[in-house]
Amino acid sequence: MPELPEVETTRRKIEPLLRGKTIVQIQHDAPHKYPNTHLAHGKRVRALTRRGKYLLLHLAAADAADDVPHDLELIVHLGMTGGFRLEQGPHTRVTFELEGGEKLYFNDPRRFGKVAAVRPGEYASMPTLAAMGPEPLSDDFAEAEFVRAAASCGAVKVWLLSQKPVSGVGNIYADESLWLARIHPAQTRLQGDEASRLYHAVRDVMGRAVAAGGSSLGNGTGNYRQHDGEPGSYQVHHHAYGKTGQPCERCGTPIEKVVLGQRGTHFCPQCQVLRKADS
DNA sequence: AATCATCCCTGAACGC
DNA sequence: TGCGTTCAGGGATGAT
Repeated sequence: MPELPEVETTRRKIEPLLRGKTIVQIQHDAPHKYPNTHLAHGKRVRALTRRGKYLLLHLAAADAADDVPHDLELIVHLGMTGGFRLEQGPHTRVTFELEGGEKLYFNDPRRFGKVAAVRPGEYASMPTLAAMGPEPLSDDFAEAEFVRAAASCGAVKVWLLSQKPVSGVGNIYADESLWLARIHPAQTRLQGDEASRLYHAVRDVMGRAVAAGGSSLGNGTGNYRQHDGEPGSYQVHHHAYGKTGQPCERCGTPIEKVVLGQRGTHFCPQCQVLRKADS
């Protein structure tokens, strides 16, 4: 499931294919699911950026001067199973036709992904993007602010997944970060030392995962792959996610799985103890 | 305002 | 073998 490391890996891989190219046409048969993509026809890709798990194609008229700001953004969210491919497949949902006849295919078996064109910065139709917290690997992600906000948070994993304290953390990296910080996923109102550990754990886990090209799980059609089919490798460094029943690598206690916030949640019951809210 | 359940969607894994 | 059931989950939405 693409989280920030997988989305960033995707961005780096497809940027050279898109930057400077004019989009001739975007084809799909679900106008309600992929709104306003026709506005991108004939526009040039100025840049490909990322906010959290969202990819943003900055588009401007093909003949616009370089110092004229872009006037359209194409937002792409990979959802659970989305990814770009160089060849059409049974789950191709959107086809990007570029100048010179090149094509890039958006593949998405479960159709949770999103593609939409909006005016730059106008994210009202995507409230999670509009309220997105700081990038975990940037200087904007401040420890003091994170610690302050964590002092009054609800269940910490649910809070992390909200994208508000920090962007790009999904189910896998939330479990991994909490394992590393030795905090129970259902812990509320983090103490200062707990929040500080979690802050550094998020940065550490996300940084290492980006460096590894993300995580690739299993070998089914829905699993994350780069556009050229290459898998990431961070899954070999997972300590909690998907490790149900296996011994914790710190203490040997079997990893437990529970459901928290409608999400499968993996943790070590020995290392990650739920502290009473008033203690 | 914050929290929560429901829905979307389909392949894989599972059970009989 | 084959069919039916369950599970996976990011984020929008409506309800509380």
